[in-house]
Amino acid sequence: MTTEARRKRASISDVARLAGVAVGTVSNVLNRPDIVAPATRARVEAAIKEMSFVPNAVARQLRVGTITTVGVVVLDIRNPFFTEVARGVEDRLALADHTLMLASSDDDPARERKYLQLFEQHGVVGLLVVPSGPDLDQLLEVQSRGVRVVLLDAPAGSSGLSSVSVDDEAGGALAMAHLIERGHTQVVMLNGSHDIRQCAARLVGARRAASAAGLDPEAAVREVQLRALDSASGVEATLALADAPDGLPSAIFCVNDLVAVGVQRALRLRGGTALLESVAIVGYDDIDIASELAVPLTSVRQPTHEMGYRAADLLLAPESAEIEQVVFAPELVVRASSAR
Amino acid sequence: MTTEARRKRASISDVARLAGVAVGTVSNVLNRPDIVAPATRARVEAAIKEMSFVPNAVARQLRVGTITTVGVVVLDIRNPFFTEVARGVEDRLALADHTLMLASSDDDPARERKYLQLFEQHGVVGLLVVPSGPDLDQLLEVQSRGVRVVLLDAPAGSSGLSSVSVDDEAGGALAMAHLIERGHTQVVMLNGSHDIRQCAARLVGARRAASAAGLDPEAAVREVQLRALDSASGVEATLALADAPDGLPSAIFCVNDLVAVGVQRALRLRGGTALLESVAIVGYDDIDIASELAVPLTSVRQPTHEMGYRAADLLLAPESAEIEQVVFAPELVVRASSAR
DNA sequence: CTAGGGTAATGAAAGGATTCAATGCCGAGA
DNA sequence: TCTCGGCATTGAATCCTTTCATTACCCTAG
Repeated sequence: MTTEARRKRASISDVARLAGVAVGTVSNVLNRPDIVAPATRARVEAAIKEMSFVPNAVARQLRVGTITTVGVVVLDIRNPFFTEVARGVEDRLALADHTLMLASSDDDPARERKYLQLFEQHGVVGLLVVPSGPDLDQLLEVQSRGVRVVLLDAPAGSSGLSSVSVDDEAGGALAMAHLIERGHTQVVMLNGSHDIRQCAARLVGARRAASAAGLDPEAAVREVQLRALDSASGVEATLALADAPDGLPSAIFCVNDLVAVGVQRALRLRGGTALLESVAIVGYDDIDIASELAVPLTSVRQPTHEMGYRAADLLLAPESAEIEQVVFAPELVVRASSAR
Repeated sequence: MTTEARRKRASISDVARLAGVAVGTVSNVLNRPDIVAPATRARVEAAIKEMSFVPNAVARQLRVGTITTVGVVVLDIRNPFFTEVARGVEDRLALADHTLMLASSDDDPARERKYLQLFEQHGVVGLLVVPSGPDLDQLLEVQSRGVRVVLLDAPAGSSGLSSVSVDDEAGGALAMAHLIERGHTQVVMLNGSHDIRQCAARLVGARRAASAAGLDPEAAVREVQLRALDSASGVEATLALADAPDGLPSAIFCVNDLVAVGVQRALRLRGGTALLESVAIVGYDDIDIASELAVPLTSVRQPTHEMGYRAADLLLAPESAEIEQVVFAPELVVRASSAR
């Protein structure tokens, strides 16, 4: 059985020859077994087993045109926020017997472009994309060629794409308003590149909250840009702050929880638990372990699973369905990290 | 440009017609631009742009046979251990200009089977699989049909597959020996199904360490089986232990860090920080945030990124390469959760 | 005994890109 | 003027499956 062969996959016509029937009949056994006579069917099935034949999905797809795979491009596969979203997508797709191909663009527009191209060339039925930059042209082009596209975690505005997102300005405002209420008037925000819309929007929201409280927005929220959005750059940035002439601020707003974890790590490294407890920290995403940290993290929660689920829903909607913008509201979860 | 069309992708012959050349010429422009006369090439390129033609990768693949996609099946995409491994895979594949399709089997052999089938039908060049059960038959079959297969996080033994794994018995032994040294002679292990090899092996290792220390292995390591390997079931199991007649043990060994996080959460729920600090906990995987928890977690570290990288390496090795078993050694990282 | 109806099986066409043997053409050399 | 070499282009064959109009066959009713 596993003797030689190997060189080449058996094809439907090999099976047909072995079973002594026409290729069409084999195809029928595969796809509409009920219309072929039991005896013939048995013979064909035996031949299939004998040759350990696996239908070539590529050829099938070429002929049939359609397929049930959805491409998902996220910014960073290691960020629990995205895997939670992906999970929501997967759960929804499973209901429709579709499958998911996941890729991670690493915030890199070139990689994003490459993956989009790859997915499109492979004829996916649709794409769910967390765009790495503000440029939606490629996505619009892809959509104009008949691939369904839904933006994830970014509002599409009037661009003509559907989207599922969270109001990031509101999230930034929630975080800042909370810190102001706790008495902090000078906050450092550890942020990512403004090419990442979420980062820009959260800053805008934070400054808006500062204005609303009668503070000078620029002075109240000082931005520090990170190289990346993970815990390592959180550590790095915090150490740099500590070493700077101004020293550490009384409060730090982090663009996501991983960064906040890094901040906590750096503070502990520098000044132990005392220092760690003296700086107020607010994160973003409310990842699973935010509540289990040494100092449980105040964070802005987004309905991750639901976002993914809903996005997949939009993608699977009938062709005729309208372009739709779904915007979820974020929610602040207060924990010890922002207590006095 | 984005006017109507939509109905159908342009094909190479549409382009050929528009440019007034033969299909073969268009194909040449696409794949070997240097051999076509500049004037012709320009004309064809204009036609391609005009029709916003995207080559159909499916047709190409059917003809050419080969492809540069690798399928990866992990147990749970939300587990940082697996995403870190996936990251290592991705990094290695990127060097070879290959791409990764990720799927999550959810510990469910049926789902695993489905994904394997899907990937194989799509003609992936290879598969990296974290098997959900002990049954490798399907994988062997797939391999016998010419798809390269590498087992991830599971030793293939003499089955004829390549594999990259960590010595889980050694890991279990490390954890238990450490707890014994700290004076714990009755440990509860929160474990997953023995169908998951890692779970079974870690228990075996723990009991081996108990024996080596002169303890009765069965009594020293009491096993409690979990429904799933996430923090929620850690919470659930811990609450059940607390409510049981025997009460909580002095030490808990968790089959992974997520479970350990759940244990900590449950302990805090039940008895606050005091209770939390009175129970020794050892986790497994040393995920990024293990060191940042309320009580930093002692954990068994595995070289995740390197495992993924190495596995991809094996997969990309020349056809002729030998079957190879790579076994990494785990390492114990001691933190506060297992202090007295 | 024939016509007609229904079931089973057939096999050619289609789908889009690549490949390669064959053709066309042009200019240079005889 | 004729021939030959080399470059550019052509278009049929191929990859494997699905689809569907057609054929083959058997049985029953007239």
